[in-house]
Amino acid sequence: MTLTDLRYLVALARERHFGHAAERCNVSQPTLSVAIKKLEDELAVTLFERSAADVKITDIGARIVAQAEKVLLEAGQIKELATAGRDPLSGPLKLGVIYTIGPYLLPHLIPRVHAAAPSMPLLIQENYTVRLAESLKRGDLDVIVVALPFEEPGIVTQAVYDEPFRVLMPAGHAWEQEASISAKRLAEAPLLLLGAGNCFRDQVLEVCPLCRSGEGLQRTLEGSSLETIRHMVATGAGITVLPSSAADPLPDGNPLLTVRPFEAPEPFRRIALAWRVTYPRSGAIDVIRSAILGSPLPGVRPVTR
Amino acid sequence: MTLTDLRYLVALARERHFGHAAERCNVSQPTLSVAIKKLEDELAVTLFERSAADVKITDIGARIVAQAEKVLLEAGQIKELATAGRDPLSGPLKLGVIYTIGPYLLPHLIPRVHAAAPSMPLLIQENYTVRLAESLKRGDLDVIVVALPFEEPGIVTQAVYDEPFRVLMPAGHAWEQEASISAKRLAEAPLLLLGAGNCFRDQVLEVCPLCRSGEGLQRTLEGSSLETIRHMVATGAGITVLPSSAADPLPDGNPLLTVRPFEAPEPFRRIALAWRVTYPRSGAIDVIRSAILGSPLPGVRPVTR
DNA sequence: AGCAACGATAGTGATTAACTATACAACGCT
DNA sequence: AGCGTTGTATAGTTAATCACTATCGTTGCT
Repeated sequence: MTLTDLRYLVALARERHFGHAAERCNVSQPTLSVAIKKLEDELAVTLFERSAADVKITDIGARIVAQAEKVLLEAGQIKELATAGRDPLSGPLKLGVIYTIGPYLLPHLIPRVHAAAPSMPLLIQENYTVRLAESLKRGDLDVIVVALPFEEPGIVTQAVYDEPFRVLMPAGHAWEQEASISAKRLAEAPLLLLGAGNCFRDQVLEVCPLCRSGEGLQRTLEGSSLETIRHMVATGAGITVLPSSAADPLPDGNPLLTVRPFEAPEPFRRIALAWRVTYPRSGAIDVIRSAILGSPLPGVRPVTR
Repeated sequence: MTLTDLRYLVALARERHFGHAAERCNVSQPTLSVAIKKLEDELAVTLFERSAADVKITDIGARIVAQAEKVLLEAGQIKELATAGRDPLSGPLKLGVIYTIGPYLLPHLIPRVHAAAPSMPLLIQENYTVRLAESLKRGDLDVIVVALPFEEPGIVTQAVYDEPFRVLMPAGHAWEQEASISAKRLAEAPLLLLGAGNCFRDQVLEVCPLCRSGEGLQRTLEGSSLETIRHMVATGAGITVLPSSAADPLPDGNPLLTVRPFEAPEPFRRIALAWRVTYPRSGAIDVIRSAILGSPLPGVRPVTR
């Protein structure tokens, strides 16, 4: 029993004439005859009473035809679903973002994605890189925004932008006089850092290896966020390092904080999109990338590669 | 897209492993791989993300799988319907009976059919032979009980029993003294007859050709029934001829009527079943035939042919 | 009786669906 | 880092199926 057979069946039930039904199905009359006979054999019931005068459907035949129509209707729905789902920009996209990007990127990203793909709602999760990676591989997320390096089997990454680091200090700090800060000198100051698990913490420590050993000068704030650290810096608890997207908007109207760039070579992080190699909605990813690059993130440099 | 493809699809969705799904479908892994790919091409959507680690279903894939399950469920119902309808003794049987048999046969027939085939309710129609024939050919009836001769294209008949005719007269009638009546003498008496269209009327006139011409002696009662005629005979309005099944039960406890057989050769009618050659429920016909022969119809002789 | 209409059957070719064997990709392990 | 393992895709072949044309058989009609 195939869907084609069922189509022949309902056509014959409607036409009550093998020739006409065959014509309507764009097949020859013998084709339809054989198909109906095969169906009858398979079901072991007589569906039609054939005679020269006309074709009569049996009681059981009528019931089976009604059911066949239901099957064909439901089968048609599959094509409808496929057509509706063909657009990569339709249906929700599960997006993951690391903590040190989310608050600065998402307010710009969300309206831009909505404008570009109105029928693609974003389901957003903020988390650590490792958690995002797990969710991505498991299929709980479709695309994630992380900092490089990020190497995972089965995952492809695409760099989107580079973002320089900035030094954030309380207004009136001694370094305020300098136009740029050398990375080495971070070890001299009480440096406020995010807790373990935040990739940005590791990247900062990489910038200033001395900070790792120069204990006492550095304070790790477990379970905290860049925003919390920013407030602590404002109260004079120490200095910190922020990505430009978080640091550069600050001084405007915030008299308690001062931002300074690093001396060249400026340390930076490279932000990338990552998704499963097998993920089929590449169009959706393009939209995300464009929306990120279209967001006003101060200091960032697009990676054109 | 075939039902087989859909079965492969839901199997893969359940197993999330091409090999296992193939095994469950009793096909090879490449068969399943190719079928899924073909489906994806046809629908122009990616249903699964394949990777070495595992097989993930896409959003659209999950929706389509759900729909495919619905289709398969409905398709399964077709087989259920066929199985249920395979029994020729299940489902209603549309039975037609001529007026001159119905009242005498049906009270016996109905309980016997119900006992032999409890799930085959009888939908009964009484009518003239010609009307029954039309309905039978049109499919409004499945089987009819008529008197022979009955020849119709596309209709087969099977004789069931012969039924002798009887003379019915009021008690005290002159012929009461005789053991049997000669058919010729019917023309002498006021003969009450059914209206045109009743085959039994024609058969009686055939028994006694003189009655046709010997006008005045005969009265046609349009729109009447044998039962009405019986009552008229009881009131002395004339005599009549009845089939034995209608006549023989009468004298018991009816002092107003007398029944006499005809002289040999006894005139009789042959009662038969008729159905479309194409009618598939021969088992149902057998049940009807057996039930008729099992009914206590006085005077009838089964036709064993 | 012959004809016309219609469905069934026979025979043939093309498509498809299944198989086995094997290639290819990705991951994990020593 | 190479190698084995696991898992899916591909190649090539065979068998089954589907649909065609041609024709037959039946039935009802003129």
